[in-house]
Amino acid sequence: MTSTLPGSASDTSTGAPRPVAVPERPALEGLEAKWDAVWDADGTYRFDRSKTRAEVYSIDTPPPTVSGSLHVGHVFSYTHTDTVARFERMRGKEVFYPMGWDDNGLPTERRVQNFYGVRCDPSVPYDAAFTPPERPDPKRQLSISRGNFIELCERLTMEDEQIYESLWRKLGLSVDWSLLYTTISDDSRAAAQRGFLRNLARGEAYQQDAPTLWDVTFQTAVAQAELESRDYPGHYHRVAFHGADGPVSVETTRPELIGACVALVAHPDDERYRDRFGTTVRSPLFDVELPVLAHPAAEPEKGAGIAMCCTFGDLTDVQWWRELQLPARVIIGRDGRLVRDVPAWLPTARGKSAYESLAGQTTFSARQTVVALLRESGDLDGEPTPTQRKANFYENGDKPLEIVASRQWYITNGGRDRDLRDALVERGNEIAWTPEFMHHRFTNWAEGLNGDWLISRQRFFGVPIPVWYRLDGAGEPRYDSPLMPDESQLPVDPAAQAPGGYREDQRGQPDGFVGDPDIMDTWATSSLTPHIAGGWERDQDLFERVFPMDLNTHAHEIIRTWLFSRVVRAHLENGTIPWSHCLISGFVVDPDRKKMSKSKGNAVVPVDVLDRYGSDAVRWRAAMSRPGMDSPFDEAQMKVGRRLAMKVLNASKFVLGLGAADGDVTTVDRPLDLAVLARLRQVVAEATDAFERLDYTTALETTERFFWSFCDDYLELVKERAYGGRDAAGTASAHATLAVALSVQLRLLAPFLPYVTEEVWSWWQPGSIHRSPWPVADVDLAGAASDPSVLEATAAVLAGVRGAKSVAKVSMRTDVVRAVVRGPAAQLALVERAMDDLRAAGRLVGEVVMEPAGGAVTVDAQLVSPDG
RNA sequence: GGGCGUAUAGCUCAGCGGUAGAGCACCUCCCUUACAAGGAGGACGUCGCAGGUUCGAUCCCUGCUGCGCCCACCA
Repeated sequence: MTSTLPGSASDTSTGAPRPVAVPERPALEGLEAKWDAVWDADGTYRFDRSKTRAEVYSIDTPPPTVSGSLHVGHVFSYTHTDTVARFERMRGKEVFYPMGWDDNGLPTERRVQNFYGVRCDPSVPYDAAFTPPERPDPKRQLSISRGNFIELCERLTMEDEQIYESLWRKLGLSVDWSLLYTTISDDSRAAAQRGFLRNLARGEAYQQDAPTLWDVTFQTAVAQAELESRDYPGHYHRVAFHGADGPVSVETTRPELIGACVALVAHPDDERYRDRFGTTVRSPLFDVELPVLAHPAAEPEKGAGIAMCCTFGDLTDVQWWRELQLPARVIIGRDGRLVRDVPAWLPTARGKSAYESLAGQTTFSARQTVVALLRESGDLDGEPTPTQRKANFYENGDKPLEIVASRQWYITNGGRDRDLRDALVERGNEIAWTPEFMHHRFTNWAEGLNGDWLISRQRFFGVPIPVWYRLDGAGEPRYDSPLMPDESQLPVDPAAQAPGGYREDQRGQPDGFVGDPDIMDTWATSSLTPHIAGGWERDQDLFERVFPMDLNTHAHEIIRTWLFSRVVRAHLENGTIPWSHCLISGFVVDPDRKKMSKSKGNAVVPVDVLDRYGSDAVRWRAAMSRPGMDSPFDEAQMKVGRRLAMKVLNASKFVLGLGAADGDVTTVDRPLDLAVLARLRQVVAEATDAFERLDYTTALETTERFFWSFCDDYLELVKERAYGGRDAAGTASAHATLAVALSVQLRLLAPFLPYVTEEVWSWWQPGSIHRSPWPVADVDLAGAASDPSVLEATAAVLAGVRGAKSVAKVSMRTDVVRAVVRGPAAQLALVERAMDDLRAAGRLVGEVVMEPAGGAVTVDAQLVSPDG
């Protein structure tokens, strides 16, 4: 009987020789385009939705923000996911691997503004004939209607998404492109709105008129998860407030807020101010009487130990405002400028006049104006002293955030509810984290939340909050009982559609209705990617086959946003974790270990790298960076990957050229061949085990190490025998070994080098290597009982022979007329078993003497005959 | 200030309670019937510092230091 390779699809009934077509000069160039087209046409990665949940391996992969370009860090992290996807597919799972584009939200709006030089103004009417300016002027943005703005967003994102898809295809991600979703699509809008309405129905979504962090450039609220604290230069100003017992000095970095001051606050135990508590002081310039109050959040060591409490300088001000029941004195508008109208609380003409000189100024200008006024009035004590302080910024913004009271929507996330927070932390404990220490980031974040999740944004391109409000007889909105659409109507646009029971002409009329003007933050949509991609409530049959998912992969910077928010949504909606495993990638950093970014000008354009080294090479480099570990970008490393890919082509060509395309594994009988198969068996076991732990790097390293020794040692040792001629049984043993070893190694490398392995596979095997079985069964057949050390022992002697020739500076083809091999007897015994192969490879034409000795194996080689 | 990671060859990184490893770079050699974008060989280290545990520590424990990241503070 003929035993063929279980991994191959050859016809076992006939045992007919496999047709082999090896190119004369195999090359890496062009493999990406060639195989991407074939995979697409053949549906190689298409998801078979008839499979049950147990048969499916489902993956939630980040929908990249469509705001310009992908960087090398993306390439690495998505490659990590793809290696696991390919492994699971080969080991028999039906892999659900969709891709999405996150194309709504502020980054997209910002890109559209800059790209076309426009700005959305909802008061401008729609212009059907509008065309964007030929030459955008970023300094003078053209005001256009909401409708025109959204059209531009859609147009630009479509172009960007084409570029994204072509990059991912070139990289060789094995996604099923028929499952592509976008976060602005109708399905995503419907899912986001449905999720929100269900949160609302369960009391998990609510609105509140309260101070919130506010970006004055984009004029929208932002969430805690989107904050970034940055160094921000400022000055301490020592400013005098006047009381009956004399002046009190405070240190402030924000003197422009003196007019918004509602109290001075010091620690209750602070002796310096004990006598002042309960008294009042008068603010400089503005003459407002302010209470001096005690609160434990005041820190005696900071500044003068007594702080201005303003509306609102920071979050401590908000706390004091709440807990001490202070009035609100708003002077900072939503545009970041001081409000135009003179505040009613200023009691004196002097104060009113001082304010008039500030009205309408930015906080930055107002600060300078106030300092000048304080100098004049003598209330500035000394000169401002420079300080470097930290300020909160919106991560995509460039001005410090203000705190503005406004009506906003929130979703509970444990920030105000101990039980929910504990439940979410517990969800984190249910997830398997790779690497494990990334679990800390999740727990840390959940336990450090100081409020619920603010999801409403005062922006334009996004998913509308799907509610309306009744207007009372005076035309004022009734916020306490929003009108909601039926789920079957979703998605809805409250700005364009009337709620049930109302006509469009009642919009804005007394006793009519008004739509909620806000949109949801993009994370409120992308927190539902397992639901959106999985067909939640749209295709429930599919959803049940893929959810909860198996794997979530991305880099560590979005643990607090994307990862955490998905856990929140799945917990609230489904009572489960969204996936069982999280694989967290590190960053690609520049050679100085700094994070790459476009603004620093140190970012590398991925498509250039793919073009220069080939996708397999770049994927190899990506796979060499372990989960969670930052990795410096180094082009020299790409060359190493490229060399491996080339080696796969050349070694395969050689093996197949020897006529070793097929073989009967049961005929393998030579000790060296058996050793190779026995060692390979261990390699398969280690690589499989590593992949099961999501340790793709070890899977690759183990395979690669073997592959190089296979090429450098085994191929050299077996070459002569494989050529055939004398010993038919020995040749058959070699051919069968080469065939199975090549087949197995190609499959072990396929998750990393999908292009070269597919190319070689196509020379001699039917079908795609990426749908062939992971090679566990193959190596179980052969070599199981043999000693794998024959390979290394023989290779060590061969290395000794080569060393002797290298030192003698002669060609490796030089004959060895006499060799003395010294080493441990057990080692020598192993070498004896492969002596014929060793003689051929080392050109040991004469006597070979084995001398048992201690220590490592050494070889003395006599290179020319004494008489020659 | 809290947390996490990391420190091994010039570089990138494995490793591990028992004689320090790989790749790159470097040096020397070889046009060998798969591969010159190749092959063979060589050189390269107080395993961050200080204590402790142990027969023995690069590895385990404690402390410190450097680097990086996350979070908090931001009067």
